[in-house]
Amino acid sequence: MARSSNVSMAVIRRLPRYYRFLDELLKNGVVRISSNELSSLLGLTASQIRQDLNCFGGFGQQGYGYLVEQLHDEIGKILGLSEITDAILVGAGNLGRAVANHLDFGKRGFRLSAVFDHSPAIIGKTVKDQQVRSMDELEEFCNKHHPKLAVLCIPKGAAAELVDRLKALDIFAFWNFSHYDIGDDDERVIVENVHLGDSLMTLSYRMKHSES
Amino acid sequence: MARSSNVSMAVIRRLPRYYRFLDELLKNGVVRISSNELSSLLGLTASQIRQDLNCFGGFGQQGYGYLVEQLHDEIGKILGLSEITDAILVGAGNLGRAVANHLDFGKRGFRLSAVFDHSPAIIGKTVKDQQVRSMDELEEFCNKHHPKLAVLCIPKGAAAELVDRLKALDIFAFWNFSHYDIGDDDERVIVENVHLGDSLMTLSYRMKHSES
DNA sequence: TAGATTGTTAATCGATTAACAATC
DNA sequence: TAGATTGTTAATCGATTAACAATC
Repeated sequence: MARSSNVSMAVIRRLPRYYRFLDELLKNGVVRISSNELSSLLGLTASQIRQDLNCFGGFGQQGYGYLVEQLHDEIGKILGLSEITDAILVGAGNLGRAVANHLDFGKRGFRLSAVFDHSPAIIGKTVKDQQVRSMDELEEFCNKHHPKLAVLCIPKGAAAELVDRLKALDIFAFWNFSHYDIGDDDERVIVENVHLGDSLMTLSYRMKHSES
Repeated sequence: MARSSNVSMAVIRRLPRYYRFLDELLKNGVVRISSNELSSLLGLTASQIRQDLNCFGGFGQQGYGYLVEQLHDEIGKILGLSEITDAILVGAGNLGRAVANHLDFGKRGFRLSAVFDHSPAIIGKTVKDQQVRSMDELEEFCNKHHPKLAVLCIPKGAAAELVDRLKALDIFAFWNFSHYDIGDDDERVIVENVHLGDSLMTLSYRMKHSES
């Protein structure tokens, strides 16, 4: 596998989509596929798909195409899905619980190893087979289990302080659902901001500017 | 305001973020801001900000900068946030309920006017002041109230069929949380795919390929 | 071998950044 | 007026697409 730093975010963001479609093809018993067939399925150009894949190595066979299962597994490996990493959820309100329940973390390279919340009304309840813990236990838990990702489902106002607290506990990766932008100033930090509000607003823009 | 078609998606996706930061500044009583100050706040270049804003008109004053309140309101107008459009939620499971409760639709250009679900266990319950309706009532409701956006919080398998059903009811805009890609083949359709699984996988990639 | 399709280089396109004249 | 900062044009950079030689 080629060295995978200096692969652009544009490419990285397409990988999960390739993976999903290959998974589907695999389930449907498709053995072989060409970049051209894939391209019409995905709505991309064949050129782009070949270009993207060749960031990581030559997975195809000239004159034949790609083996679906092999390509699927290679992309899974590139995404690091079988290298399971511990994650914690902070904030077990509506959204936090939904994220925990809705997604299969295990299939995506993570294990949800603890859930924390501030509110006495929620602490002790069960979310996805986890007893919700008090925020007071955060330090103890992290020092013992060393999770590497924090899923943040907390109010905007609490985010900045919490990020600092988590950094001190050696957590530098954040899946952030709060309406707060975790700063890019710190080189060590890896953030994926899921700004649902922003997403809805772009939809508003597009609907209200479309000719109809 | 300049004609706003042919504005690139890259620009559109930055607008809500500008809006959020301006909202914050406004709340903090900041009256005036230069593109340069904004740029360091947002982690962009001043050039890009000016370029972006000038897709829609000249909102600044040379030698002075931008008036925070005016710029905030202009971007809100561009995003169409005060032009309220009816939306329905289909799928009131964990995720659907969380989305309904978590987001203030009203501040983002929409009103959640009905919630639908398939499951008898959920129908009749209250979600965000709405009685959850049976899917059987979908046609009647839409023909009467003409909602323009559907928020889809349903399993992957049900998506394709549902999209067709909704199109027949004159709904062509979708905020899609299912792990299914709503096709771009139909020109009339406006989709915002929120693929949380994909988002988590890109995080996996980045964490597992970072030098540490 | 002939046909097909990849891997890869070159050309194009679009988006970002830099520069600067206009102007408040 | 002088200083500051925009609006806008030009230069750069990166990403996508096209083309084609390599090769299965």
